[in-house]
Amino acid sequence: MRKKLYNCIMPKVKVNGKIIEVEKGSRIIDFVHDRQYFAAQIDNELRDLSTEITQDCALKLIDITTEHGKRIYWHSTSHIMAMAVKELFQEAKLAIGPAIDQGFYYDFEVDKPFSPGDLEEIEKKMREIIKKDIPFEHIFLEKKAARDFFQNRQESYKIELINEIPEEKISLYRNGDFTDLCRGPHVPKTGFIGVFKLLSLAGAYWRGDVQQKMLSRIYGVSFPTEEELADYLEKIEEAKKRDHRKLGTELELFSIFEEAGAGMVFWHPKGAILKRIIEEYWMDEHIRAGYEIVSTPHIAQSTLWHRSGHFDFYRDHMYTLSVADQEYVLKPMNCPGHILIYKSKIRSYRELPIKYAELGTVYRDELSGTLHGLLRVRSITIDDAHIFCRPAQIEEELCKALKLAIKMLNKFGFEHLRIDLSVRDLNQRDKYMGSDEEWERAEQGLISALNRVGLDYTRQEGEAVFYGPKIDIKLLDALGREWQATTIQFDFNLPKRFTIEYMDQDGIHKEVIVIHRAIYGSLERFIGCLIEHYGGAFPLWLAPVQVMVMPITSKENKYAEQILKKCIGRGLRAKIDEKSEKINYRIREAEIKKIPYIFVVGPKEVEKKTVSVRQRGRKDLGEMELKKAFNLIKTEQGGEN
RNA sequence: GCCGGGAUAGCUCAGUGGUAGAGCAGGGGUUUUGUAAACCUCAGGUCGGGGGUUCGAAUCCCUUUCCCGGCUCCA
Repeated sequence: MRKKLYNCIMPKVKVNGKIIEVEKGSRIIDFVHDRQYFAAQIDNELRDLSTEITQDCALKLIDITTEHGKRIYWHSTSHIMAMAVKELFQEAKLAIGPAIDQGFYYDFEVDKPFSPGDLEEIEKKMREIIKKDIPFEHIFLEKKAARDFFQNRQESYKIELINEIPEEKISLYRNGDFTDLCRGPHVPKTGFIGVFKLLSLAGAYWRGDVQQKMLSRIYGVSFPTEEELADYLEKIEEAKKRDHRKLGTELELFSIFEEAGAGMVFWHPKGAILKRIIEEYWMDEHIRAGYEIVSTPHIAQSTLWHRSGHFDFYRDHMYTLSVADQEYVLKPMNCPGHILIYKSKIRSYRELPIKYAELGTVYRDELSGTLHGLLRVRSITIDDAHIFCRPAQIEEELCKALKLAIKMLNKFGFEHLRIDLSVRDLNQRDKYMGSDEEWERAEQGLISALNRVGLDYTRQEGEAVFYGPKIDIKLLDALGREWQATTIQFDFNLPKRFTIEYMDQDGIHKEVIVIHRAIYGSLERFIGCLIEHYGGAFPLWLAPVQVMVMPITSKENKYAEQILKKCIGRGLRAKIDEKSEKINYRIREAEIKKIPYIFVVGPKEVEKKTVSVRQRGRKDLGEMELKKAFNLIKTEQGGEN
């Protein structure tokens, strides 16, 4: 009786803020007909639209505009792609197919990797599947049944995944004959996917493990409308215009020559001056912050690298050479050099902290497939420093280092920083050097420094290197890919290997704390990110050429040369363009080269002893006295000149 | 290193078995120009390197270097 009464109650459902009454047991899709919504969130849980409503609840309908929405949409598209692949290539084995930040991928094991031609076939098949509007059915199987199911289909990767699922009920999704292991949720039917594009092919190891089989990965992206897809593709095209490799050539900043070898950067004058400015700023900040500048050789005897342990754990990346029958190593890191300087005499606790800094160029034999313009090279200028301190100084030093890093990154306009705290995997303690006490103290130090500086960070379990925990700060390139710049790392390895000590107040030799830290990370990578960050339009203080002086006709050349001289005397990086091209042509050229200021001088200016100033992005600012132009430049943000 | 795709003039690209092309950039000339492209003209490439197939190769095959997108690695 009571049950019956209960059955009559119409659950009240708050849908995106509006309350409606629905029949008990009805599915969300029964009362939500707007096709832009394809999933729902009930009490913070993402659900399919086939979810039955049995009681009062609040639900938020999900569309493509939210992060969750994108993920669901793309994940569903990846299922459709996998379905298409299975129809075209029966022997393909399914691995995994998640949504990612900008789309989705699916990994398959196939005898012959896919070719670009295959993608067209797959796209065609996908369009058919979408047109058929096949429902996504959520089904559950007992673990054993699920295993048998995939065993019958010879989907060994799925079985491997099932074996790692703790729950007994295994969640799967079915579209017609295609069934995939999946937590969901999904769009209700394949027809909910509007337009999509398969973007690229790649090899990918199963579980990212080099020892495992290489799978074929297909990347793609999807959107409700053609416009959104076109927008997305256009955004990528726009981003490619900021590619530092493209701008590096256009702005004559650097080259990498096939003849010289991969990963070796040759800085042209404009790039070299940019690098120099960045180095000078670094030098200035470091000397102010109590660092002492050191300089160490590029090669050292291999015995040093045996002692440091690099021969044991970094051999694959090292270039060795023989010099007068001795084996030498082209330095892959600066640390041993700095340690030798530290160890050159007995150190008192009074001297600590000692902070040695060096813009040291190191050489690493990086895997050829990983090289990427300036962002991954083999000759790497690291803005390296080693902080030697007492345990009691750890937190203070970390704080200072972090503050310095943030200050310097902000100076270059990097505001939104992705910060990671990498700690050890507690289940694999034997993988790491150092005692529990050392690890805990270091980790605490890193955390409290992060808190004191007020930084948000992500804790990365098991991402620490074997010799200590670390903080990393990542920069983004034009396409949103992350590149590690700043790193602050503890080292529990080198102090022991080199017995680096200090004489403490109590007259006892104690092991010193060693913290490695780099702010730019590598000058090459940093400049690569910087070029993309500014799209080549560097702020005044970084611009390789700050002012271009342009006489309108050759009659003004003499006056223009005087102006140029005054600019240079003023410390500005200025050039003159006396080509007999029209002024429009030369202005266009200077704009393309992204020069911040153009001083145009014609008969008027000669007569009135003025210049006409054109500022990048703001066009003609009109005629003014040179003094006023200099003041204008001086007041421009970051323009110390 | 692995998987896929590439490499043609300084740059961007066209050219799929029959005498290597365009635009921009560069040199010379004309033009003396007022805030994003004046005009004429010239030069420039053993088609990334090496080997092979062919009467004949930029084009087909092999190999190697380098580049691009990923995987992996990492600053």
